[in-house]
Amino acid sequence: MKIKDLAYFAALIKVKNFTTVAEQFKVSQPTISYAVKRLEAEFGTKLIYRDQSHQSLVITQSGEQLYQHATQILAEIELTRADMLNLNATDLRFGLPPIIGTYYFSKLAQKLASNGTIQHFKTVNGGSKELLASLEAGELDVALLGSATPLQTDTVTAKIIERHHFKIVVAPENPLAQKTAVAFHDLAKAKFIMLAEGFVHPVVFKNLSDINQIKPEIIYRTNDVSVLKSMVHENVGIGFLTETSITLADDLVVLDLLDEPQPIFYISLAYRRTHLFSQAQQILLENLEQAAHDYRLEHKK
Amino acid sequence: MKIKDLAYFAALIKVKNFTTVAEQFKVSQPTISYAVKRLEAEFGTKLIYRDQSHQSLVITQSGEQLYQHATQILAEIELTRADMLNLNATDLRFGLPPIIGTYYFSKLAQKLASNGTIQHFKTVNGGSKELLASLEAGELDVALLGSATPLQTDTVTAKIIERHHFKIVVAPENPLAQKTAVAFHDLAKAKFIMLAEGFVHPVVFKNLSDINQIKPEIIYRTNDVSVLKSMVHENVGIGFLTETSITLADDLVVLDLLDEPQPIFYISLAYRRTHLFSQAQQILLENLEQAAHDYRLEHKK
DNA sequence: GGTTTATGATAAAATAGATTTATATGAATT
DNA sequence: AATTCATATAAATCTATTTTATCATAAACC
Repeated sequence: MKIKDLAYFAALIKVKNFTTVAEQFKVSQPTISYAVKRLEAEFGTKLIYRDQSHQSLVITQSGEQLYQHATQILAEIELTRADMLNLNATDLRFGLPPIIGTYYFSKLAQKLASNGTIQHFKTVNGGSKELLASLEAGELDVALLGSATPLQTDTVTAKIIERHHFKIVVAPENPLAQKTAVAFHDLAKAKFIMLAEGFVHPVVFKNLSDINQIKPEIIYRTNDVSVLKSMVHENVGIGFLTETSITLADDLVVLDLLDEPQPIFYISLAYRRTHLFSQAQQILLENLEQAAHDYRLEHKK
Repeated sequence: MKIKDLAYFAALIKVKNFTTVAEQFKVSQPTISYAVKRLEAEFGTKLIYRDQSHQSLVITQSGEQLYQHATQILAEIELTRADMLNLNATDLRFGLPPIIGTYYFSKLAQKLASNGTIQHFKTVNGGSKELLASLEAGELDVALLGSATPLQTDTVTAKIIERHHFKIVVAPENPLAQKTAVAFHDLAKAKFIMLAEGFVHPVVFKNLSDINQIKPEIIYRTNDVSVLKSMVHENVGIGFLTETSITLADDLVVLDLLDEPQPIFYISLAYRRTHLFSQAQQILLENLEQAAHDYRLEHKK
């Protein structure tokens, strides 16, 4: 069986017209007829027939089923070609969600700049879901993703490179600023400024709320960490952020969470299970991991 | 590109010997040489070479990558063949975990027996994980699976057909038997007989424990619901079961859980996303769903 | 109502592709 | 040095795919 026959067939199911498909593939019309015949012989069933009045094509159950699988196979072939080309790549197509980019990768980038590898990281920004889809489609080589639990899907796997704690941030004049740590259940009456849906933060926040059987009020949601911080700074409410997204310059008071087990913000390096990296890319990845390692050491102090 | 070339190649990577592969496929040895050449031309890279001393085959990075994808594609082709054959099937290969079989499906089976369709349900017993893998491999058409959250994976999807509540069961002489309902956090001191790992019950139990921040003692774990029941009946401990797995004949007292939101035991009909059913199978599924529907009505009273 | 047009099927010929047979090559083994 | 093992290559053969040319059928047009 030839891949090409599956491609002809899939196109035929889509456009339901032999002549058009033949033109698309720049072959003659009988080529398509014969391709269908071959597939029908191969699987021992009719795949399509023309209805009595000759007006349109009818796809049999078997035809539908073959179409499903043909689509999968053709996608895999495309992935193969993309991956094979990529094995000579000197750049790494690198997915990065905004917060991780701003508050974590930027720090590694300094180290990567010093050894001149940074220009080979071709960064693509996007939300986690979007980046996961790009990984699966072979449009990205790796992505740094944030999650509340370790990431695993059928096709994508991930290596955890950072575990960050969540913190409560408050304005210096907020009464809580006197403390250095709080238990989440003591925040039942607090008013929160929260990151928007799509971030891991509201998911973890919801989880903490459920476990503690409280429902703290969320008075505002934003997509932008700096908006959140400035609102917290104005003491409009208090914030729930990961340690790395807070810097000294923010002039905010940071409180630890006393809850055990502490919720963890995992930063993972995600990639497609079947994807291999070129030599150059492997070196880039080692550099990245080394930078992450150095960063971790510096922050242990 | 022919599928056969990919099959030759995958086999070659496995056995690393041209002659052996040729024998496996009952073709001559040069056929394998040429197949590799064709693939190398197609992808524009070397895939394998013999090392200097001619002793063994070395697989290039590209060869490894192609092997990964070839494996996927060949698996999909096998699935296709299996699915195509199955479209004329009059039987439904039906996965059933033991508890759902014993305490739920058996009741539907009575209805299915009355209209004579039951003999077309070819039941396969096994744990949820095992059944999920069989679904993905095309060895099963559908499976009834129990879960604490709705089921979704990349390749398998599921339709919820029942939502059952969890109950606490106690011996008639147990003090709790005076009540009709309990809140889980009041069971902090209780001793539980629990179903073993692999069942959904211990997962839900753990979850309830976490939310209520208590840690009730589990004094015994068993794989067998009837062992659990008889131990509860002997008042060795109390039990945590779904409503359907308890019958009047058990002579146990059943308490509702007061917790909100109530944990739910979902029973779902799971199947591979790309799998189509034969006419006969569709009718069997309708029968099954009708039986489930009737059962639900009878139990609403 | 006959003619034209659109859409596919089929036959036969042409072309392309895969496999085999026979033989060569090169290293390891005896 | 001769033999064996493992693979490559050339040429011939066989097989499969595609094309050209033509036919069939229903619909659209005049």
